[in-house]
Amino acid sequence: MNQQPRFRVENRSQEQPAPSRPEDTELAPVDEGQTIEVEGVYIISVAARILDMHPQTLRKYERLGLINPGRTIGMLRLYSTEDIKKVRLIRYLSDELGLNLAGVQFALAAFDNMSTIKQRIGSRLEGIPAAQQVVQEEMDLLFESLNLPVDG
Amino acid sequence: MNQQPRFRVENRSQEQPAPSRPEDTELAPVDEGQTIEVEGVYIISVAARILDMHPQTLRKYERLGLINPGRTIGMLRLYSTEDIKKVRLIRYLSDELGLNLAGVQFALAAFDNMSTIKQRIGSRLEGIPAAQQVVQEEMDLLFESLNLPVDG
DNA sequence: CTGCCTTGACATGATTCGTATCAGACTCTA
DNA sequence: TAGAGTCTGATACGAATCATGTCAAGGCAG
Repeated sequence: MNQQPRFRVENRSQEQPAPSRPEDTELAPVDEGQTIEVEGVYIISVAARILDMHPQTLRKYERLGLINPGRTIGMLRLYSTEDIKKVRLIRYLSDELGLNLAGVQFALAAFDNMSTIKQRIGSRLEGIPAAQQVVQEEMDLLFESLNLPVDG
Repeated sequence: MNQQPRFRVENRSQEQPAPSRPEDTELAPVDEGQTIEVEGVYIISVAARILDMHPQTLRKYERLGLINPGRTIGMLRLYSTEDIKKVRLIRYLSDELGLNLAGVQFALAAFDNMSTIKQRIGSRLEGIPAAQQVVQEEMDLLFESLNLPVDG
């Protein structure tokens, strides 16, 4: 089962959504000019089989901006394990909670914003560990309150 | 236009969703044993006309737990201006953002949880005004990021 | 070269939405 | 007290939307 092949992929290292500190990025360093080598990545047919979903569904999710898999030089979609997890979250919101895709979009954006704000608060409170602790606890509570599945 | 009549309504003062401090409630004080007098409240036909929506739609929203209007002793629904606002928010999420009602439910719950957490953090940081300020600012940012209509 | 991928368009069946009935009983105002 | 309006609960409707599936014509990868 060739499920972790190696591909020549697009270098999208400058596509980060504006992380204030560069040390946030934990991507492997560039090693070959325009391309980098990546592992643990699946083409759409394999990802669809793993998820037991139709490839068209994955393409539709991408068209709606719910996921953003990488691409090979030849434009083949490459799904990382993070992408797979995200699809599982989408499926949970859709199948279990009954949200439509607009709702999923809204929810994912809300999660993102919550994570961002949590980080921002944490860094702005760097000098006040006690306050950091409080915020950490309460924000974790907030995430729990959303009843997300065990494995995002 | 008799749109602000006076009714004998149920006394639901102990139905508050567990606000840790009683001074959070800004309801009028009880004045007549089992009932209280309330203003700015509309029966379903008036509320429906105000909102330009079908009464059955309002009943359906209530059945789904999206709104929870008060009741007269005789069980007539009474929509406060807060209820009206909430319906407008629901309509915005549904019509403008395209969420289905399950999504609306999820979003409303998320808002509630965010408000609760914000309050909890605020009260736990009472001794640290600087931290309170930071959290206040960032949580307000979080709410703004949800792109809610000007008048909730 | 063959198989899988791409984009784009279109079809499908199921579900959901808001609205609209109906019946019989109750409430509120005049 | 009479009459208009509301209550609950069920049922039904067309329109819209959903996720999914299928097709065609062309391009890449192995």
